[in-house]
Amino acid sequence: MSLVLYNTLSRSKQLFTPIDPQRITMYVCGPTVYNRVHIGNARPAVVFDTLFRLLQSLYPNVQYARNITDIDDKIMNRAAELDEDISALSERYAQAYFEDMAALNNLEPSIVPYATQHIPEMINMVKRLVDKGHAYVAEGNVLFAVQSMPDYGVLSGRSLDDMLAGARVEVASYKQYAGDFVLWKPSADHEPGWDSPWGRGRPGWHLECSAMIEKHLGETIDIHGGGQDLIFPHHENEIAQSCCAHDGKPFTNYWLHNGFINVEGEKMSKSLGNFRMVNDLLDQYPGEVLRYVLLSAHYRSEQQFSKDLLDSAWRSLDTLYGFLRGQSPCNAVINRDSAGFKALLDDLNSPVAISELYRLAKQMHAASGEAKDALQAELMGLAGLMGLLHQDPEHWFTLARGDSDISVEDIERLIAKRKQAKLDKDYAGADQVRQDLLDLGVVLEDSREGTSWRRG
RNA sequence: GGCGCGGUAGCAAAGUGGUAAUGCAGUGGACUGCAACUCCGCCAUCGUCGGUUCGAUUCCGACCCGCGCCUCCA
Repeated sequence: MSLVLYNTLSRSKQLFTPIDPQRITMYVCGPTVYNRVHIGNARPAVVFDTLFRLLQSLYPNVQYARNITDIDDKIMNRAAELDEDISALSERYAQAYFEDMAALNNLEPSIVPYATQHIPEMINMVKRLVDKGHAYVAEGNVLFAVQSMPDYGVLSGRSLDDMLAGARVEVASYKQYAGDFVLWKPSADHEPGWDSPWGRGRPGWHLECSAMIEKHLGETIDIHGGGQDLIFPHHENEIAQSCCAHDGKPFTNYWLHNGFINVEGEKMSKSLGNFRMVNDLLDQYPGEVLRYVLLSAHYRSEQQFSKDLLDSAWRSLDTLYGFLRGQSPCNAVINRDSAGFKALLDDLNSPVAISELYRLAKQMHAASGEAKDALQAELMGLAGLMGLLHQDPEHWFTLARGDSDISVEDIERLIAKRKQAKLDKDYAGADQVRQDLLDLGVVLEDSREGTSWRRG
């Protein structure tokens, strides 16, 4: 029973060895709350939620922090656009984010720190960096001097010169070195700001994570996750800030990064206008369908996303819930020797774990008595680690699909009518009722016990 | 220019030095009054060209194609 994780730092899979098995620490970069989130934002949340569940099955205490960035130029711009108060806007979207994440059956992280509630900690960290000679003040800005850190670039595998060679952003004149980044920047009177030793201002983009990790999780943490695009500069800069503030002490032992999502074969981007917002998708699909899709590919792979995929994922879940239909609820049991559990231990191989769900479900279906109950418990244990199959099966099949809006009462009334037609040997009439229901998105299934139905 | 990733059946997606999981779709059969569900079966030689090897989809090299990052970005 050993967890193996792919560490971006070493570019290889490594056996996970916690700093303290009694307290696992994991941090994942959360959203900047200036808008609703899209499916790409949901991927790390689902992936690392699954890792959180897995870690909780292995260790007694897992501290998982996922932040809310509620101060940022994007938020300020958006607030100006909408003529809305900045804090009201960020709180509104933070709540929307929590709703979306809950709909995807993500557990609440142990800690949800807000950037604006950690300004003193951030200022304190900047002070230390200035005192230690890793940062300097220029025109009201405090900048991190990347040349003061020999290891800068270790995560992304770039040298300073390489980075500057391809830089496509104009270098601010006050920077001592083009690669230096902002820790603290001045705020104009109309902009939000906090008093600091360098005047009224606000934190730079990278600072908050370092400060909040230090406060809530410690100077060195086990796992840090996020999207691949955050490797540089965000995570590189977090390393620089934290290591230099802590006199070179390691910051994160295992860096995990999830891949991107393509929509209908193209990158999801603002310019293509093909963002898939989570709440829009939730209008048409159960959150579990989105979650199933997100876990059907390995987290480090680029993933294809399309309407067809959502539809087929829904049918895939129908198959699993179909096996569970008629089974009494049971207590989930995690079988630590099972292929599914081992797959998850192997760098979170959720596609293989999902395939094991089918194997277990079919085995359960074929079994009886205690063996059947045991298989059901194992199935639910594995599904639970991935946050799947948590709904009542009967309820699952009543979930509205597409534009079908026939009521449960009407469905049952028609089923009764068909039953009578069958008793009268009026098969044409019975078939007509069944076809009418099918046209309304309701599928009938006859069995010895009678007729059951599902929307599909 | 620098760094990195990927190309597996209609779609999606694992995986392995010894002829390729799983799901959806399709298809043949059983079951059924007919269906649906379920069950049994079928459905790929892994981008191209070389090399290493008894043997490569899996290792190495070249090439083609697609993609990401290089201080907004999951």
